[in-house]
Order: sequence, then structure tokens, then C-alpha cells
Amino acid sequence: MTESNKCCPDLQLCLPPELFKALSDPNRIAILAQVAGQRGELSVNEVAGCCVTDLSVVSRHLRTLREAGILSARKLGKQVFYRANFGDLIGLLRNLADALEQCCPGEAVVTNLTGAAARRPGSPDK
Amino acid sequence: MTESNKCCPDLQLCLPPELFKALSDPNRIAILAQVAGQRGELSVNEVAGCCVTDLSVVSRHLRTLREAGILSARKLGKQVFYRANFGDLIGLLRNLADALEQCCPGEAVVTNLTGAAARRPGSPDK
DNA sequence: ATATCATTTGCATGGTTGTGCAAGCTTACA
DNA sequence: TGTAAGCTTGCACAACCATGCAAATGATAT
Repeated sequence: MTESNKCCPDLQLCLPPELFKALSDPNRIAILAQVAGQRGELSVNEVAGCCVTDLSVVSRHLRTLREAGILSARKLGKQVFYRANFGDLIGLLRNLADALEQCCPGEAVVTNLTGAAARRPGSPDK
Repeated sequence: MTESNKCCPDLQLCLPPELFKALSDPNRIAILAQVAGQRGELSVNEVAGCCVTDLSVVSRHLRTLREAGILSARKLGKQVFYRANFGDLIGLLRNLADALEQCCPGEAVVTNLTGAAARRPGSPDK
């Protein structure tokens, strides 16, 4: 407990378990890498080339990644094209890194680039 | 496949599923936030204050986070103190964000998806 | 309308995982 | 040596999840 030492009470808000759960499966990672490593969009059939699983499994994984906000889908005729939400994902990862860094700057490397983190010796909050 | 479009073939290496799996549980996130949001170290008993689960469950979650490289442990007498590996985790997240950004920088902001996708009326392959 | 292509969904199954309880292990102390 | 504190591990159980197959849905072409 000892909340006198607490220095970043809402770090938890930067760590959405749903996002990490979506990224916790090797096949989903392969699918994400397949989509993200491609310029433009890929149909479900094209994505399915990355792994040996059934097409329906790929479709479900794509749905999971889409619901996690990592991919977005666009229907075009019979096909559905997926693409990676680079901006969102990059921003989220950077925010998380910043939040961790600002949390306890003494523990981190150095790089208090923001300066906001340097002035919290021991937060007396709560 | 169509590797002519491929622009970041080994993006997958930056996305370790084990790390994300370790972060995919809400209780583990709460535990991590508890440890990371604290200056210094916390014993298992202290960490257990963050959630209502059994102490053994907390111990197992801490082990999972440690094996994922997110936390490190130090035994001191009867107690085991855990602390967050800020540097490693921050570096990993930044590397991941950089890798995504360098992957298809054009996609991140500009999103020329219309042009890229417009010229694929019917996927010819397979 | 019928057929075909692309994708999604229902269902069953096997494997994984989070959880609680109890027992075991290590360390400190009397 | 015995006892207690702190933590880990074995076991059982329930819930979840990834997977494959088959059926269903949506969309286009004939």
C-alpha cells in the first residue's frame, strides 16, 4: 500500500488489456504483420496467405484486430479489405511509453524529454 | 503474397506475442500498474493489495510478468520484492512504434488508400 | 433466377488459462 | 528445535479461446 510513494495513480488507464489480448496470439501477429507490412490494403483471401489456418480462422482474427482498433475494414464488392491503423497504434504505444517514463523517471533511463516528469519527487496525492 | 508491395518483411519480429499475452489480463495490468506506479519495490503482499484475488494468484501473475521481462524480482529475507523494468519496457514499446512508423510511413498520416485500393478491382491471384 | 465467389457465422472440440484452496518450501525469530 | 511469516506450487474446476468444418449470408455475373 504505502500510497505516500505512489507517483502515477492512473497508469492503468494507459494499459488496455483488450488491446494486448488482441496482440497475444501468434497467428494474429502474423496476420497483423502481413497487413501492416503491405502497402495499401489486403483482402481476407490475401491475408490468409500468411498462415496455414482455415480462412474462417483468419476472418475471425481480422475481426478481433479490427474490434481492438488495430485494423480497419472496408467493403468493396464481394471482398473486404483490411488495412492497419498505423496512426492509432503508434500513438497508443508512444503514449504508453511516455506514461511509463513519466511515472517514475528515476527508474527509467534518462530522457525526461517532456520535463513534466522531473518534478514529481513523491506525489502526496490521495 | 505479392512481395512487390512488401515494405517491412520482418515487422513480425518486433511483435512478441508473449509480451502481449502477459499484458492481456486485467488483473495483471492492475498488478503492473500497482508496481510501476510505485517508487521503488513492492513485496508480494503489498502488491496483493491491488486486487481481490488470492495471494497465490498474485504470486503467479507476478511470475508471469517477470518471465515476460516486464518485472524483475529480488529476494530479501522472507520477502520477494518486485519492481518494473521501466527501461526495457519503454524501449520495447518505442522500438515497436518506430518499426511501425518506418514500415509504411506514407500510410501513417496520408492514407493514400483510395489510390492503392482502387486499382485492385478483382484480386487476380489464387 | 441461378450460379459462383468472398466472407462470415454456428457448432463441436481440444487446449489453454485464471482462480481458489490446501500443502509445501524458505527464511527469520524465539 | 520449534514456530510463524512470506511466498510458491500442486491440484481441481470453470471459463475462455483457437481451430476446423459446414452452413449461411452477401454480392456479382451469367
